[in-house]
Amino acid sequence: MATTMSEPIARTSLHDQVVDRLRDMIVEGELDPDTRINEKALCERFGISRTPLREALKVLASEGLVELMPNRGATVASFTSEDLDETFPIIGALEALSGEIACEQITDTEIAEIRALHYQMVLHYQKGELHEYFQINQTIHEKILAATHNGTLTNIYNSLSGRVSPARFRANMSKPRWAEAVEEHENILKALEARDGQTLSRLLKTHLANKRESVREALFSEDGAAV
Amino acid sequence: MATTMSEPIARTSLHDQVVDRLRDMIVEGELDPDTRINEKALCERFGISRTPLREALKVLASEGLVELMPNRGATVASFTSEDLDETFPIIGALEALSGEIACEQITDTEIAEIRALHYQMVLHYQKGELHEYFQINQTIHEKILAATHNGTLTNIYNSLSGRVSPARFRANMSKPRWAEAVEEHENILKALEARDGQTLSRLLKTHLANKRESVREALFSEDGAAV
DNA sequence: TAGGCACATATTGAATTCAAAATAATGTGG
DNA sequence: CCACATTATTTTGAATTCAATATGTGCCTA
Repeated sequence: MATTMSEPIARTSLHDQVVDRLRDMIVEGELDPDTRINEKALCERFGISRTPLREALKVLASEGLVELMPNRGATVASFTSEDLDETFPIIGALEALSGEIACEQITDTEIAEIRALHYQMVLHYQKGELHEYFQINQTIHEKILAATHNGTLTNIYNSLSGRVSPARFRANMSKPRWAEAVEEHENILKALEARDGQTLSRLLKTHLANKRESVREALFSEDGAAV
Repeated sequence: MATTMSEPIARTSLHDQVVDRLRDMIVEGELDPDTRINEKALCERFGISRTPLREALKVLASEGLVELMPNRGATVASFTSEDLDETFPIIGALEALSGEIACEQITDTEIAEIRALHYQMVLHYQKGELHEYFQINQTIHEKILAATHNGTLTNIYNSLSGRVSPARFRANMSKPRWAEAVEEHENILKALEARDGQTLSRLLKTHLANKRESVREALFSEDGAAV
């Protein structure tokens, strides 16, 4: 079965490169949601014709990152409070599953890696370095995912969390929530070390539920506008 | 956020129609896995040019239904025993989640619908009508999913289960497994009526785990070949 | 006859072209 | 001056074209 997103296999085809590049641009916030994507401009920028660009847009639309309006072009999909409520439970369920599987499969070395990352992350927390914290945080979740050796799971997870990750979402986090998150991670590490799949699964699920509220606050609190 | 697969919205664009039509052909087993898809032939059959067909192929590749080899064309993705082990736990987790959410949201009417379907399905079981049984079985799972009112969940679920559903997979089921499945469904209905999300979630998960073995047997037992 | 080698054919990937639709600009009447 | 219709321009969707790559065929040689 073709797994399209994760493996770093030969990327000879222009089309694949464009998909990746466009996805990056969206995630990095270079393209604003709800404003029409100018095909011609993008083509010139990429130095390609419209054919591969349009193919890429259609793939990204099927991933949910792009919205296509017939005869009226494409836009970066906006992310609403409703989308938050639809996606996070799913992400939570997938993380819970990954925790369960990981506990059965993970090696001591892999755990050691995650442990090292964890304490590095705690350090960033103590220094108040939010960006670096997020960076390592994401890496830890990716490591757990990788320990499942389930490429399909990884792909689906990445695709879903990609909808949430545009740069504007890595904004900020309240002090008490941050402390709580670190504590949750403390417990996640313990469960992983004990290879207690049930507990890890439960922890990850509530971790995600809390994160959802944290993201909601960061996104939809003051201005109320869907970004 | 764009949800591409479920809503029955206006399908004006040729590209979307082709995606649906091709997906149907794959699921119905009209195209054999691992044999090259002839673009020209398909174009003539559909009465279209290669551009929209190739766009569709790329979308289906990102869904995992089609495999693209650079400069060597596309094939329907084959489904191996490993794919089975990768997909079913995910489908199980998604069904478990859908059960949980459904219990919180489902109306009495919706439960009544499912109950009616359930007993219709039991009847088909007693008559030994496998095909009709599968049909209603799938409808029941779809109804539970629909009760979540989570379009994203529905899309991901459909996309995943689409990889398993090609016609050849609806082959057969052993007598004892069939009896077991019906009993599981009996309990699923009970949990739903009691709106016991925890139990329903657990039941669905094991239901899927059992189904995985049933499918494996049907697929990879005698000839051993990956279809 | 089997194993390459050169050439012809077919298929793919991507650019270009063209018609249809939407958007912007212009002009006209109230 | 604004509302609306009409015309130009742009943008989209899809077919066509063209170069690059892969596949197939016949021929030659050992």
